[in-house]
Amino acid sequence: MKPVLEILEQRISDTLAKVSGLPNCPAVVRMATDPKFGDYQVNGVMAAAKQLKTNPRQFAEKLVAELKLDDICQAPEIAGPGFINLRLTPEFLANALMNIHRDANLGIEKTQAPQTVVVDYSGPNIAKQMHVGHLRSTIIGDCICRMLESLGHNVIRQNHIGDWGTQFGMLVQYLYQKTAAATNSSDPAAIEKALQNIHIADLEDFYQQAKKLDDEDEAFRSAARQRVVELHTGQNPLTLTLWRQIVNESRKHYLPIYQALHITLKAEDERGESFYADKLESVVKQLQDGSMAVESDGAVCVFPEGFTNKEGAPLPFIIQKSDGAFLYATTDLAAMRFRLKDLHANRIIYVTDARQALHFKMLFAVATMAGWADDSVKLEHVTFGTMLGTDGKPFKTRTGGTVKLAELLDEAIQRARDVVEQKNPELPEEKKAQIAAAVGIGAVKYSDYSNNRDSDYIFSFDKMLAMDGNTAPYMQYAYARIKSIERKAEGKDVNVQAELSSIAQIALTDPAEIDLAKHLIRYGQSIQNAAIECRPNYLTNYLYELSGAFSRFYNACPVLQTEGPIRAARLLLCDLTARTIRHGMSQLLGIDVPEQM
RNA sequence: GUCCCCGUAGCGCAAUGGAUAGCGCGUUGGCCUCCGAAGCCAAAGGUUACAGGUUCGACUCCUGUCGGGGACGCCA
Repeated sequence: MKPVLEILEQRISDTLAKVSGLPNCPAVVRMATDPKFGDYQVNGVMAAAKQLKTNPRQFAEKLVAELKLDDICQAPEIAGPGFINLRLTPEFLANALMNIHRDANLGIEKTQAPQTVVVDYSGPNIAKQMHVGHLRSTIIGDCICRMLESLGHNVIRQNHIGDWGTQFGMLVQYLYQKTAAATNSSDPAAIEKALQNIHIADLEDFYQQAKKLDDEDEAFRSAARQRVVELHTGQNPLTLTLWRQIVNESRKHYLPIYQALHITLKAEDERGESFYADKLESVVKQLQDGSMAVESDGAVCVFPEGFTNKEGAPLPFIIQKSDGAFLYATTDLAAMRFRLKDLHANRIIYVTDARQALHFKMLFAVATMAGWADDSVKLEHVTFGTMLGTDGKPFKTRTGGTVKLAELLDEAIQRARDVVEQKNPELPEEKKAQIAAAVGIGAVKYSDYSNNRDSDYIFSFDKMLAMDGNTAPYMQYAYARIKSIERKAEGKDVNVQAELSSIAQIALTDPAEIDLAKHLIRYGQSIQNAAIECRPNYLTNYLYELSGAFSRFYNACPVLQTEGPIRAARLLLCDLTARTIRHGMSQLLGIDVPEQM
């Protein structure tokens, strides 16, 4: 179903072009800013009148005389300096509602031009536990994927995990020493067996200790360096086994967290740094052959136009260090080339924090210089603000003391559990546990989604888990109340499904019914808006407004105390609201909506 | 020094160039013999940091200033 806004924009723009004779003059139809201005407003008249040097109100009258909208709207009204206010007819609204009612897809319009969109998000570091700093990329990226898919795009998820680099030489060597010492043997089979007992928490500890040894112990450092070489050449199977074990162990840590958060990333979406390790040389060579990369202070650099450093000199994008090693810039270029040439991406979305903005700007510039990306592909860096502590300072990354994601989620669930216990002590234990998980994790995700992603994010349990206002529990509560009505209906011998499927036409009379209906028919539009800008908070705003409209309806319009067509219409509104909330929360945000809470 | 983000009610935050800038918390006052009060209704609270500019119209776009954060040659 095409969004009403789009239909109006199209039709009015056509008429506007005809009446004005102006080639490029959009109608600019928007949601009305105030209910008293109707449902939609046309803002383009003033601009057109300006170009024609005519009085906007008079021009609006001319336009209105030519408009044919009576199948959608009541007679248009001209207001203010030259706005045209549009009000949907009850018939149109009722029909639109019936169409959505019959549509399993809730009226979400699939795109006419599906794209292949690569979304790069989450990217945890191997051998480290996920901490709060990973949360935003992971959940924002996931929502973007889900929204784009719901609109019919082909989304390719890429989890660019940090599974490669010199620190793995260190880690492998340390792990080797540790297991060799534990087994009192350097026999590969024995070491491999000892590895079974190594867990992510140990690995993290190992990392600290390995780093210390690397700083202090000459012999260790050279052994670690040898491991790096072996990783690259693959000549020592034991080194690769140790490395693989580290990655596997890490995966065992983060996949359950994805599962708890309802993140759609799968193991097969992993395309980490190691995947590109053997492609880095050719990236550098290609850029050198094209005379784009040049030697500078011993390093290989690209100097894209328009970037300068503190001294005003050209800013290098370093792709190979003076010691011959490659950097993350090189890996990102290799990934970019792979995504464009092998995955055939039309659009690539990188979901990382805003501090990397310059890096991505330069990356995009270099990819364009190299001729990999042209105007037909869209490269986007979807940024988000920094995770801050309540003291307003960023979380530390390399040391301990950061909040582990797993622990955060546990606490969120526990806090939600306390509320459930207080509100609904009579529920069975199993239900309480389900609800606590849905509410606790939902609250954490939702509080992030509902913020403008550009803002810095102050981490606070109390704020994340507050359950008033624009929060996940508000939507979950609205949903649970609808489900409760449905259960009550069965107790009163009302067959909800039969009644719903027998409805051929509905009439809406109460203002709260009409308002709710108007929200319901805007769902697809709201997803589009959120997806274009990659802004989940647009979607949460919509869901919050929808739930608000439902709560007012719920207060004003009893369902089961009525009967006949009025009850049927209200049941339909309830059912559609429930389906929309469930779809938005569960399908697009990955937040569970329990039947009871 | 250059560049990026932020600055909106006491606090936390919204607002696709449109009309009288919204919501939550907090404060004050209403609403459960009525489908779930994790709810609804109402009141109070604003020079959208500041100064210019573009525009018929600016929280939104442009320039500058101030304040906060961040990035800027071999980390990721």
